[in-house]
Amino acid sequence: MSTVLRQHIAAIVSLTDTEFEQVLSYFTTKKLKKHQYLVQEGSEVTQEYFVVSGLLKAAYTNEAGKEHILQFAMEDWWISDYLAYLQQTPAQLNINCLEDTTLLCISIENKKKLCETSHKMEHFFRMKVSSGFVAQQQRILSLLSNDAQSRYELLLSQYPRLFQRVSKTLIAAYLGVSRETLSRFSGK
Amino acid sequence: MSTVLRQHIAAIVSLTDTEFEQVLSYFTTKKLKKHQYLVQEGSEVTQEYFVVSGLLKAAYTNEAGKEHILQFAMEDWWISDYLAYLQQTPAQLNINCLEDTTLLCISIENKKKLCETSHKMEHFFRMKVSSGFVAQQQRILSLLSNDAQSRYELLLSQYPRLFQRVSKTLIAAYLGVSRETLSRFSGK
DNA sequence: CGCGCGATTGAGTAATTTCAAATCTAGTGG
DNA sequence: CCACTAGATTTGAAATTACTCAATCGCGCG
Repeated sequence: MSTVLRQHIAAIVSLTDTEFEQVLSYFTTKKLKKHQYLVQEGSEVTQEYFVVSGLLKAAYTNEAGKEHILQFAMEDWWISDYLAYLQQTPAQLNINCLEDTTLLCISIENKKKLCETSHKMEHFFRMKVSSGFVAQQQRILSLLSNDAQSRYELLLSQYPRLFQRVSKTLIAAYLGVSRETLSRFSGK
Repeated sequence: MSTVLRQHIAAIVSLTDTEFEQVLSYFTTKKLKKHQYLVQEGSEVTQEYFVVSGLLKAAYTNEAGKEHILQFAMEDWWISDYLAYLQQTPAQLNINCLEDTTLLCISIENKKKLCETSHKMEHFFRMKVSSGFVAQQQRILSLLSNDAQSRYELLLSQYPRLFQRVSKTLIAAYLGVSRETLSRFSGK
């Protein structure tokens, strides 16, 4: 089960078996059923999560009551309410499971300790967040310069696996269009 | 001049004078005049830049010839085409100066060496990119859930200094609306 | 004084949303 | 196996919003 994490880390830094055991000791395991919440708006966020299996969404509901999806997370991805996690403010997001999910959880304090203890792991996390940063820049550019249909096609080509697992309503909430509009061009 | 960088780093990790001298040795200085390009679309991106003084914009021009602004950078900010920088692909952005600008430049190799040599600096860069990551998440949420007017007001409240230095046309290109639309609500 | 750039305003057009209704689908129990 | 229900998707039509294109305005600078 932890081999998913092992592989994931190995793609960036190489760890010996004992080093990895050490790393793993900073994590706890959590299992959630479909529809269960991992983070609820307003609550405290003390952990960051690595998805071993399953699927989740992180969403923001605005004043008008509309839900917008900030990210999905499937096997191999990290998820949390990073604003709340890093700045220790109440969660602004709801994170819940779209499927039964198994997670590895690391608390802020443990991540801090792990990074202090292990330069390698600090490097790993820096690389991870850097690629996340770049991915988000691409999403911003896509939101600014492409229409909804191109964004749809781009997402479809980048994450075809995702489309087999999430409803079009949620895809629409991720892309920033109404589900009706998405429906009108997703057919063709 | 380098005190700007010193202060900037000190906000996250504390360095001795000699340590900072060491860090500084990985950087070079560059001065550009208003309108000059720092990065041009299609070129290779070998450096990341810290703004000592001045103002720049990083923009993407889509197939339709429309320019969209990914970021501005003023004193104390970092800028580059991070996709091109990290993945070593041709630049997709144009970065140019809106004012005369002084930069501290660090190459990929030097950043790599610096991070290997100094755990503190690796930590610094991780923290920096983490806060950038969160800021971008907020921008994505704003693009998804707020209309252009709220985005305008949010930006105005967050970066009032910026508005004294950039044209409304550029603000519009950052917010993702036409300058005419922005003009219609920025008056009131 | 006149040029040029940025900002504003107007009018028509295109795209998206909203609200409502109809359709389709998967899972449940008889 | 079939009927039934809940949720998701699609479709239609009206209303809203933002865009484009064009013209005008305002101001600083040579």
